[in-house]
Amino acid sequence: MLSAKMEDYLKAIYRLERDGDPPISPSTIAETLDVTAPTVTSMVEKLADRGLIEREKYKGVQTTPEGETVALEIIRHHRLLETFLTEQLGYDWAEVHEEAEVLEHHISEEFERRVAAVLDEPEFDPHGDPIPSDSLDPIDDDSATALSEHGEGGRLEVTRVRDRDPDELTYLSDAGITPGTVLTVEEVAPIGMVTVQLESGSSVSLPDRIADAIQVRAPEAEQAGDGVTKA
Amino acid sequence: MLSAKMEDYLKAIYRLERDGDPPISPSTIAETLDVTAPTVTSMVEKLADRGLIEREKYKGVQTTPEGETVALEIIRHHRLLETFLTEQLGYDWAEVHEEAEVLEHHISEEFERRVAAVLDEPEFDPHGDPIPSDSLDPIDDDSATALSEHGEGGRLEVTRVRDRDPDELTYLSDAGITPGTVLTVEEVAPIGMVTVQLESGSSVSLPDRIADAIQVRAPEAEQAGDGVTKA
DNA sequence: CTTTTGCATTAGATGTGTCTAATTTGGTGT
DNA sequence: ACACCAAATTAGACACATCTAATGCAAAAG
Repeated sequence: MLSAKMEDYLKAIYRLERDGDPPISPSTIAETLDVTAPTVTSMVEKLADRGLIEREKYKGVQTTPEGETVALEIIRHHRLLETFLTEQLGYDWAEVHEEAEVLEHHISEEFERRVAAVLDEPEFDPHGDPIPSDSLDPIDDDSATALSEHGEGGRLEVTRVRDRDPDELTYLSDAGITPGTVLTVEEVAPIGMVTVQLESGSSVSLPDRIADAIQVRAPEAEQAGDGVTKA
Repeated sequence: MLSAKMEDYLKAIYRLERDGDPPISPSTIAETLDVTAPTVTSMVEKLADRGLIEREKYKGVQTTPEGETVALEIIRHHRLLETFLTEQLGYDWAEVHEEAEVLEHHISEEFERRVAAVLDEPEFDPHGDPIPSDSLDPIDDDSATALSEHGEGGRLEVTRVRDRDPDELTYLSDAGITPGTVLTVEEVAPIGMVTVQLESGSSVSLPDRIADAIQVRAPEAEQAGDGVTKA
């Protein structure tokens, strides 16, 4: 069995690989997990011993296929839990991250299966993040575009909000922006701010940092119901 | 914050106090938690330092009111989780103990509140164990009688099954015995066995060890619905 | 081609929870 | 009252995850 700590390292490395590119440096991992560099050195040694990462001294690390599977398993736990907490226990999307961050390490495979079944095998969590399938096939995060990349006038649907700050998430949902929201870019101000108009008619201004975190696509033909549908 | 381990010690001590009587000896704790005596010595030192137990060297330990509150909190988590797993996730009563044993240490107060709300503030778990209230008042387990204490002919209602072995629990529920079951003692054999007849007419024989674990009372006037109602 | 500098690693310590082996204690039996 | 025994404690070690301080490497700057 992997310790919760080792799972955290693996998950962090996997995510860093998805964003930047491998190999991932110890200092990046240290910053992400808020630990010191020597701590990272000793942990990556252990992960490498277990065959979960490839390590080249003084270079950095990279997940092996086996490590990727473990990372996907944890991410699946996390996102299923987030979905479960919102759908079944009435949590707000701003609150679920922290709770899932802890529980993801402690639920059994049986729990995972049953939650997935109760939720009808969901494909996306409340933030629009794709939930790895039961078979743990790598997810292709590919063709996502950020709201900040779009010019004025485009009609767009929010697919994903890559922000975990509870206050910011609450602000966004209060303003009417969640995955599924359809909006139009009203103004791109030169001071690092974007203003969008929602279908309700209301306008919302967002700093670039937030607009970078909001992923969008051209809206699909109107679809039935649930709002987090994608593809 | 208490570590999960310290919570386990506290819970074990609290339960041992409820069964036998205080003070609880280190050797009993060691056996319960499957650790060695020196490990217990060092842990009870820490618990005593934190004011959660009273300790007298070479005698044993006893929970303080504060320790009792913590123990009740963990037991509340455990039993709420067991109830939740059966009612909302379709677990069998035989499977819930292990899962709850882990998760009880990792859910937030928010999670506890929401689960309790979704379940409509349940008072008993699937085994018939009372769930400590939100205010964590000590529970009075008092006047429970075991099936094994009853002679032939009595009509009884099962209120609680104090057994955690999955195979045994599955056997019992398959045989039709769960909290709420009404039965009659058909025969008390001198070889350490009791045979009961269920309302369905079927007979079930049980060794004394199991009959000791089944708590019963005189059946209430017929009550609406749920079967785990008590007093 | 050397020096510098930033990052990574090694060395050594700490706290937690555990163990085995050695010692101490308190009660029991004679 | 004494010796013995069972149980508890102390002593010392280990694995894990972390830290600070010291050292070593490798790539960039001169």
